[in-house]
Amino acid sequence: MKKNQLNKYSDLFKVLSDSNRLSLVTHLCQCREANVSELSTCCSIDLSVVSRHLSKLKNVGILGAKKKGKEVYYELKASELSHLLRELADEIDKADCCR
Amino acid sequence: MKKNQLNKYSDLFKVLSDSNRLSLVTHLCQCREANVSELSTCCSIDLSVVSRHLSKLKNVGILGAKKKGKEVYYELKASELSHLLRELADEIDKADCCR
DNA sequence: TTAACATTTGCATTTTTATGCAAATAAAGT
DNA sequence: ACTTTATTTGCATAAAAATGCAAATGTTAA
Repeated sequence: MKKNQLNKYSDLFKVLSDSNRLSLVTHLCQCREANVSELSTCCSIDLSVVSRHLSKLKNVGILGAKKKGKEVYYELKASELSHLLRELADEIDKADCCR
Repeated sequence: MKKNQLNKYSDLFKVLSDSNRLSLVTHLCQCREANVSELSTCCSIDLSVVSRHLSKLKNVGILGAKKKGKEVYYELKASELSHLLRELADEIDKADCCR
């Protein structure tokens, strides 16, 4: 696997390894979209912490954000995430069978 | 998703989020199996550090270990890992399409 | 049993990351 | 312009994780 790819997955896993972030992702997986305050309430995480977590999740490309007035609505890019996971699974299997 | 499942993935991602561990996994993905010293050399990581990393990777079930004399040979359980990744990808897509 | 080698573990240190308050910024209504 | 509300950012602190040396353990052979 290329170094680029490796870093991509390292970043993805790093961002998914925190339980609060995973909790946010799980909620967004169920409720289509939510703003920062809503997520702070329903996940019981400090607002500023939520904001930072969402920002990180967005940076690796698995969350989208759109501003509606004062609020920012985040949504899970489900297909992006599942694609990344399958892509890696494929790479692993490919390497495994070719030995 | 159930809390158990969530923790399972949280642990998996935590273990895969370290670049040294990812490097070890990558090497094991190519060379079928290797012992601790070999991996320490080829990944340029201190022996004791490698040992601990391998142990963590083994604990989440993606590495197998067998003792051959003085050495311990580790191997990647490729199908376990790829299965976990696909399983999650499926869950995400399922939740996404049912909305 | 001693020696040689491989691996693991104890421990102190360093590095990284998460956290939460307070202040700053952004947007909308009055 | 001023106020209110939503979000982000600065900053100090706390918590978690990685690191590497040295010592301990385990394994084989002489």
